[in-house]
Amino acid sequence: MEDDEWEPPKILLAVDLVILTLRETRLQVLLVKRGIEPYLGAYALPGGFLFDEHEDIEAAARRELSEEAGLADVHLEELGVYGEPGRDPRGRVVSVAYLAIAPSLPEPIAGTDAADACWMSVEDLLSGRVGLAFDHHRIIGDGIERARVKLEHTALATAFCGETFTISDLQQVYEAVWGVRLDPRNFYRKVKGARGFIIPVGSLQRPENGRPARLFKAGPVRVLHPPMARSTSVPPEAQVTREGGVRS
Amino acid sequence: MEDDEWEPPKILLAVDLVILTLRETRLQVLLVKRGIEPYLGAYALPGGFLFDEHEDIEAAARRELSEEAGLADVHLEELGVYGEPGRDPRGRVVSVAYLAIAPSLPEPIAGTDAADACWMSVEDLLSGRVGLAFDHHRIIGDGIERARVKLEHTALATAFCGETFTISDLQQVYEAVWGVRLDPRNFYRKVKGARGFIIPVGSLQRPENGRPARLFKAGPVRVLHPPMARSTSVPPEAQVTREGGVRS
DNA sequence: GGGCCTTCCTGTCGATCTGACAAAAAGCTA
DNA sequence: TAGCTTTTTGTCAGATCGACAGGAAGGCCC
Repeated sequence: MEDDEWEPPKILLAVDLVILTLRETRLQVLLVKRGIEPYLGAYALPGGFLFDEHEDIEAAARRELSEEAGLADVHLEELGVYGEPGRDPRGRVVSVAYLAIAPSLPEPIAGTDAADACWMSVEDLLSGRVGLAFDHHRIIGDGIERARVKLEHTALATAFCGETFTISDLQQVYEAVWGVRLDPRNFYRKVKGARGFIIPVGSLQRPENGRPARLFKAGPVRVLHPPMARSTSVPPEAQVTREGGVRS
Repeated sequence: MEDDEWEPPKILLAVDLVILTLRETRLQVLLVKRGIEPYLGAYALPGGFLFDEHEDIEAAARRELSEEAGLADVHLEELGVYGEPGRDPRGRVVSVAYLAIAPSLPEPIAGTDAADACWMSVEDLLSGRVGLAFDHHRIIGDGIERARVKLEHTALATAFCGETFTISDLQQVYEAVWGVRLDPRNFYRKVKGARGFIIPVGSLQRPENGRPARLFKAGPVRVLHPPMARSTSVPPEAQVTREGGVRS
């Protein structure tokens, strides 16, 4: 700590967003096709640099959330910092990654200024090599892992649903994020046993197929007790592979 | 995203360290007395700016860990980003906070270039108002909360212990971090039941008082199953207040 | 050595929680 | 009304948890 002439470096700060949602029972992440170098034409996470020296970091994340995905009032939490030297060929860029959870809404992607935004299945992304820009593949992996863990201990799953939802809707969230199939009877009992997790609203849901389901809304509790333990064993069908089918 | 003349801002990047350890059954955090403005003379977390534009952020954290606390090879994980405009009166500074866990070693603080480093009890810090520089009070709170949660689900507790330890040592970690008293019999059963958490080494420990205790070392498992549930109820003595005494 | 202290370790019991089922309830379609 | 679907309520055995009893293994003092 000499007082001489040393000056600490100033560095470019960016935000990147891992926006997860459920579409047709599949977990999907929002990607945008890059319109500038580097990685021109490659898919990347939505994000960008701080606007000016006075913009708050989370405010920048919400701004990008609105600009690039047309989303507001969704769950948003910090995921981590990605700042290895060399991760951006333009020079030193430190990126703060955020995890956002969006409910499956009627209109898929509205108000995106870059029309090159699209939802991509997390399954395809993690297994089949889809080349992404920068270290965004790793960021997405970390984001999904975060979501998986938080589904166990917190009420995060309700962020995937709309204002009201059925217990089956909630089960689809758990199945998609964890990539497993769950027993509906036990899931039902467990969810209702977690105090403060969900609150019944009076009404029922349009039964497209079977018995009408009761509707619930998110409860006040953030930490689940007892937790939704991710069990080691799964029903005969085992892991979910693709398609909701599983017609044995 | 105009291509005009706009240039993203460059910002000062710092690291701050929440270094936790156990000293005489109490959870303590390392603080240093500031030698420069702002907050001259106030206690603050160890930390500092990146050395140059090419230093990795975690490397900077390890450098500070070594320089200011004389520690190496301790558990270190990212805690979060603290970057609100205005948190540093000098201008915009974004700080990446890290959580470090140090075992209770023989020599308390060695090799600190700032001799103004000292351990402070977390209890005193969180309850009695001890003014800290910047937003470091909040960072410490977040660090302790992180430690509390991770003690439940991961093998983080072993990071507070040395190479080998007894189950009682481990229990002291849980009691100090959670601020509760635990039943030794149930704790023993639970720890031994968590598969891969601890591995017995053959020997016993010098019994200063009672029956010699078996020694263990940390196991390979990072995620505990079953977890060490933080129960709602506690033995009659209730919360730990101060002092190991509890002589009724 | 014999009490008596301490702490460590093993075990027991009832309450709670979990996973694997059965079966009833409540809609739709034919 | 029969048959199909999905939701909801149970049942039952096994795992786990908190509260506690009691034996094991040292040291200390007489």
